[in-house]
Amino acid sequence: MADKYVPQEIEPRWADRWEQDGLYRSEVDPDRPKHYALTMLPYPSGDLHIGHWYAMTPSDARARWMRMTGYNVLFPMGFDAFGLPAENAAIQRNIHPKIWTEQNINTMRRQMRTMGAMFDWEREAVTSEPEYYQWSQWFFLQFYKNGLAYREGAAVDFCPQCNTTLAREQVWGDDRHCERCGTPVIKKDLEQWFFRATNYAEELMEHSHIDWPERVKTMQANWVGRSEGAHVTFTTEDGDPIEVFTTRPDTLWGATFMVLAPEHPLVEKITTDEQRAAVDAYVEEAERKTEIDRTAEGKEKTGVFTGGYAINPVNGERIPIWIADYVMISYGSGAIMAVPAHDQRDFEFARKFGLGIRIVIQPDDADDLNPDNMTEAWPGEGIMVNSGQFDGTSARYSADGKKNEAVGVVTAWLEEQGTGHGAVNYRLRDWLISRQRYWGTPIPMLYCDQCGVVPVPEKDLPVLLPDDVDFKPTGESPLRSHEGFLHTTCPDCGGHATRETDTMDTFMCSSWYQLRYLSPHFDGGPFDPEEGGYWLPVDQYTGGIEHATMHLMYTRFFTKAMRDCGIYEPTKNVAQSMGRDVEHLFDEPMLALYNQGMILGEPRNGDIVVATGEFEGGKLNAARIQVVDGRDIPPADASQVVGEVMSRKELVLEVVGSDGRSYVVDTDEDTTFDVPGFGTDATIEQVRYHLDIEKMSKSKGNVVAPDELVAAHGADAVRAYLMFAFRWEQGGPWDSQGIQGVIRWLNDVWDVVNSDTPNGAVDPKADRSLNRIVHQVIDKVTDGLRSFGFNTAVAGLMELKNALQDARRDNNVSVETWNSAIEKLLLLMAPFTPFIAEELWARTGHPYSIHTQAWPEFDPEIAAEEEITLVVQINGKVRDRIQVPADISEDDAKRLALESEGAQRHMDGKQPRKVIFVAQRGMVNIVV
RNA sequence: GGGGGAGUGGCGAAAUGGCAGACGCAGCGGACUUAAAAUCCGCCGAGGGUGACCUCGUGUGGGUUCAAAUCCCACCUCCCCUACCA
Repeated sequence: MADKYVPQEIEPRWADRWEQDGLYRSEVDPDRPKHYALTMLPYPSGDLHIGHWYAMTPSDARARWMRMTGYNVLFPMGFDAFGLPAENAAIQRNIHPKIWTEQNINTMRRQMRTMGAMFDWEREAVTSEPEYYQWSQWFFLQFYKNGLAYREGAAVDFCPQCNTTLAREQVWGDDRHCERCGTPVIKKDLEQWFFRATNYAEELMEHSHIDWPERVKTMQANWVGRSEGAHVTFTTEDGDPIEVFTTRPDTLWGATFMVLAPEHPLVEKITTDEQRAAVDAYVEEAERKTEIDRTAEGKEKTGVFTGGYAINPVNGERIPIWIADYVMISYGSGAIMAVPAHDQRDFEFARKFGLGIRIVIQPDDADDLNPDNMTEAWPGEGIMVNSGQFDGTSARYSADGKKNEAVGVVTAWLEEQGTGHGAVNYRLRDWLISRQRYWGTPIPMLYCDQCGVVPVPEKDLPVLLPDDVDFKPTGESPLRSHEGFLHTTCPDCGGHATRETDTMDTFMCSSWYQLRYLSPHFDGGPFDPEEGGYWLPVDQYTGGIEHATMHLMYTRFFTKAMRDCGIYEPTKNVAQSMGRDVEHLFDEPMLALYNQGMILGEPRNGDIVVATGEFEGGKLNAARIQVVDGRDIPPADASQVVGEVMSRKELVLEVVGSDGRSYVVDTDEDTTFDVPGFGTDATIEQVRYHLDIEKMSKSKGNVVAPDELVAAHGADAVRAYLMFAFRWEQGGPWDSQGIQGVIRWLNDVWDVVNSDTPNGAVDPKADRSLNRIVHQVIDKVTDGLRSFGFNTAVAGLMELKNALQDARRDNNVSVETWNSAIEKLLLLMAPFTPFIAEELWARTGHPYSIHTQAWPEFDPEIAAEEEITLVVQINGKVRDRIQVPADISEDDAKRLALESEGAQRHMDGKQPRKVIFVAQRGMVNIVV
């Protein structure tokens, strides 16, 4: 037998060789079909996480497979390098964000090189480099020129922890917290830059040209939140118009009051002197409240009467105008007509403040509604009543449940009257891109004392981010106090101007990175059309689901905005000259998307401890802590706590006793720890605490470090384990023992490939059988790679290894069959475990490199079984199994089944009523 | 409140109308070893039977079908997204 499998020796050797030879350089080649495979670029947080491996290595395996099947594959990598953590590190540890980021990128780049991925590093893009961000600035200017970027004062979400505004998408959860740090956001009135994402609302809901998961498509469509209805104009008594949006114009006659958002501009004007104090107090209160407070009190309605009245345009009625925070300034027009009989929120408000309720839709089946005793609103269908000339109009839904007849009738009438019109409203907001932070792309705009807002001329790009700034935790961008950056001259009039000191949302950088990869050093534009015309768009994108309504929306918006600014025109010409169909070609950034799941922390039980000491209040001050065998738990005496360690915070343990109660156990430097394996010299560090299945995080101490795994088992084993152990789209908790399976597999492959070729008498049946398994596995692995079923693909490779071990042991196959099986095994393994495949490929005398070889052809004839097990069922239950030729005729199969011993035994002499033969499954079902 | 997804051995999982549990982890028995690790051979859903075999079994209850983990209806549990959205 040859030497042992030592991944630590072979992996760095091949990594160096591949790099020297430029094995993974991808270049435009119009004669070959292209495949642009892309996996979401990482933020350079400092260390490669097992989650990065989980996201990247299966994508890499699939890209490698595509390459072996004849595609010219581009699989690039880069870094999303702007962002808050760098700036926080600067403030806390006095290290410049640029240095911190560079160091982290260097570390991660080195770690990624051990991964064995086919990244083309010559196409790497780093978003914080001026040669990258000058183009982010350039895009901003194009959008500005085309009316897609604008500046506006608005009440925006502000994170007091990160000291910056956030986009609507970056505010999460019931308590409206910051996506990055979890702090609840507050509202601030600020002048901010926005992109007109709402221009693309319809197109962003539409996914007909892309193969994306239903889940993502649904989330995006819900996020856009299209609703159909009408805009109706009410007027104040002074004649000021108040426009409202409603999905139920058929209930207009039931409007008994109006509600404005506290921030609504008319509030000031309509408030009467008597009500002014109450209204001012309420508005102030609403401003101060964060959004959590607004929703915290069980959604109990609050509000104040303004003293003003509005005229309902459909019937001329005078109705009171209230303000309440259940009406949002950010949705619709920030004002509603309140129809308490038919809207639950309005109903609750009316009941609480004793406002009128009028039925205008009478349901068909239920009892007639009565405003005096109804307990909830009736939002359903029925017949219009109390609605003037519309009484008796049917307000029922069409067969598809989408259209309410009365809505159409009333809307048409409103249009005639000039008091309203049919309208579509979207929940989607424009994208707020200003961030009051230093470490980001400066927004290339100037404020001239004479000319006002002036864009930086393109020739002056990039607006460089200055290095020499002071990082103080003041909550203000250091750019604002950098005199050299702040003051400049106006390109139009030559007078004094100040620069915009806000920087861009980092999602702006990642909205177009797939383009920069094509030509990261190109200086004639954001990307080289010669490259774009060939490679674009991305054929297969992979990444986490968490970006469904953020990055994945932004990059789609960006692509459409670019298209409408004409930026793709040169690229389109190149594509056309290559004979590509350019219709819709640049409407979407990524044609197919697949979401992988997440690797969670490994669960474990905490140590069982006997803590002895003195109780002080509810806690125990421990003098001695002994870890004991969990199977033999001693009873606790009065000065002891006995139980499982649930958590540890510095020197304090939380222990759950056998009585189920939780105890606080305090320790100090005098406490003795007695841990088996460490003795009485142990420290609190050696006491293991309980871990549940949770997201990995440093603070929980359940993080798996890929570097250590690679050092111990090699990158191939880590790759193979991540692909084998989970369904990729699902993920799951890490299992530190499970990796043994793939380690054994790789060792076995090593041994079997390095073993002597068979030299015994050839059994033709065994010989055919091995060939058959080879082809069955080719099919299985190919199908697995195509459908992202990496786990079953690796299982197939293990089966082939098992078959080879059996053949080796039985020593009964031909040398040709054996060598061919080995060759196919290595080729099939190449995408999954590139190092060992390359090493064994070389050792078996094949030419370098296995990664440029053709993928094995599947031959269904060789894969076909010659003999099958015919399953005999009586009434659907298996009663016998018989060996028959695979090409058995239906008649023969039925006859043999009926004659089989098992069938005879269970038929009980009864006559079969029906006999069903399923050829593909090798099965006969006898119905008696 | 609205929308979406999932539930299969001790564990990760296969099987998308046709033999439930491929492949692997853990476990158990045996071989080798002074011993352990590694390795090799075997067992491994539950219950019954000496045994060939039999009964039950894919969250629960019903249905369709010769045949259901898979399709349909209702329910339970868990997860994710979203939310005073007018």
